[in-house]
Amino acid sequence: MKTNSKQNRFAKTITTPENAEHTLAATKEKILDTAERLFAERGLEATSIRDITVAAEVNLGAINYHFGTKQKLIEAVFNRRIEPLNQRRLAMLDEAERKSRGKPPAVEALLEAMIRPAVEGSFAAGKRNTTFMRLMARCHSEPNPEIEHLIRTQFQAMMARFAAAFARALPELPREELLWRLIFVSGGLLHALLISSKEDSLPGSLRKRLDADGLIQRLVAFAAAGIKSSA
Amino acid sequence: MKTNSKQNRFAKTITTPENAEHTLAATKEKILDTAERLFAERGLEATSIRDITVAAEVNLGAINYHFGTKQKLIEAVFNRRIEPLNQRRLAMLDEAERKSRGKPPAVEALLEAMIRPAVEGSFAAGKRNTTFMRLMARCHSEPNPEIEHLIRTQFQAMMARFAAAFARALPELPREELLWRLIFVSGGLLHALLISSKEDSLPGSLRKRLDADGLIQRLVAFAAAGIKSSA
DNA sequence: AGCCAATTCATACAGTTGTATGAATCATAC
DNA sequence: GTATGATTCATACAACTGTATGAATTGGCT
Repeated sequence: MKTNSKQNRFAKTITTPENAEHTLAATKEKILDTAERLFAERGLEATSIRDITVAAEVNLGAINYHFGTKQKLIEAVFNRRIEPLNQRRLAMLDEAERKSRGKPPAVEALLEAMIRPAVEGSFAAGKRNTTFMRLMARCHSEPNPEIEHLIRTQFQAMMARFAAAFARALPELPREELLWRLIFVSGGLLHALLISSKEDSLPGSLRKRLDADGLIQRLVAFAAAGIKSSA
Repeated sequence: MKTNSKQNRFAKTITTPENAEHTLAATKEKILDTAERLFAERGLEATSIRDITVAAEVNLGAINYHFGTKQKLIEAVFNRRIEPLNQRRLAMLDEAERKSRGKPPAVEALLEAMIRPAVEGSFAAGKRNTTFMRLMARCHSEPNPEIEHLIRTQFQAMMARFAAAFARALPELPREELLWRLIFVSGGLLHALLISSKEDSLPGSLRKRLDADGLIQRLVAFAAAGIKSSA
């Protein structure tokens, strides 16, 4: 046993040289990264705890040790991305309002604050980050009750602030109409990210030159026209 | 034997009065209905074959007998709804083009052909049909590879015809831009359906008076403004 | 060196999963 | 009524699921 485990460890150190910073929470992060990827690719229920531990090259017990249960791991995976995303959105909203000095910002600026952080999170270093895209897109349609509640709480708190900002920018638009239009915009954003994450579900002409800024520009322009249109 | 079966029939007729049309494939339909509901509520992987047979009050073996495997049942559930939906869309598209006699139909008419069949399938007899809503909304984000392929095939075939119609109505709009805008519209529709299916994720002011025609009108107006906006 | 808390590991367990099998029951035509 | 094909049923099975347990191992501290 002793020799066996020592041999295993040695082998690992050779094959995975990044173990230098093996100081703290290395396995925890490895689990989060791997779980995020597998959840995005195969779905929550279809991904077993063993799938994750094998892919992450950690022990089966590691998940229960670090997260307690599979459900807690799922929540950790989502929380790690959603909180920062929505905080960046609100930060951009704050900045837009600060820049416009008292006056309500342009609808386009508000939309960009909603959209840009999501799209940019989906393009890591210029290249598409399909994991993030799929995870975000699946956020809202996951049947998992705890996740649904988590998403709804986070999402509605952010959306309430945006709704107020839009209402100030478009005082003549009925509140009910505005809320529906924001739902349409959210859906358009999520679906665009999802579609972008699957190369081959894009119509041929869209496959080339798929960049973050292009998508943001298109969606902002489209949504601005829809939002500003008179009922 | 004859008397026996007649007695059984009679007993069944008493407890479940809709058994009048008990002529053929009664259990098959019961399985499809129940599976559709449970898949929509809990997701594909989270719903076991036993969950379905218990809820449908049929024998465990019934699914394997009538459908072969769980995967085949899943495909049957989706196919039963998607094909008729897309056929109605294309029929409305045909009618719009027929009515406009040579000229391209108004963008609003094209959008309504895309949107109305989906929304109306989601409102059975005036009331919300949350099962259908959730199933449709989950269509595009299901990780199941076979389902993904099924959806993509059906959806792209229909979308190609709509894209051509829109291109005729808006000849000055670049094709790439048009395709993206149609993706945005699809996303808005799907997300609106999903949101509508969860009562408590609707902002308070939207919960009342949620009707099919209202939603269609709002989405068509929003999408028409977005689609027609000059790049 | 030796101790301690943190982490990793192998293994076990009970419950659930999808599917298969063969007998029982059905409906129907003769 | 009996034969026949279609359907239903109870049961079995191997594989996989999430979780728990306790021993082994680690890295940092004095």
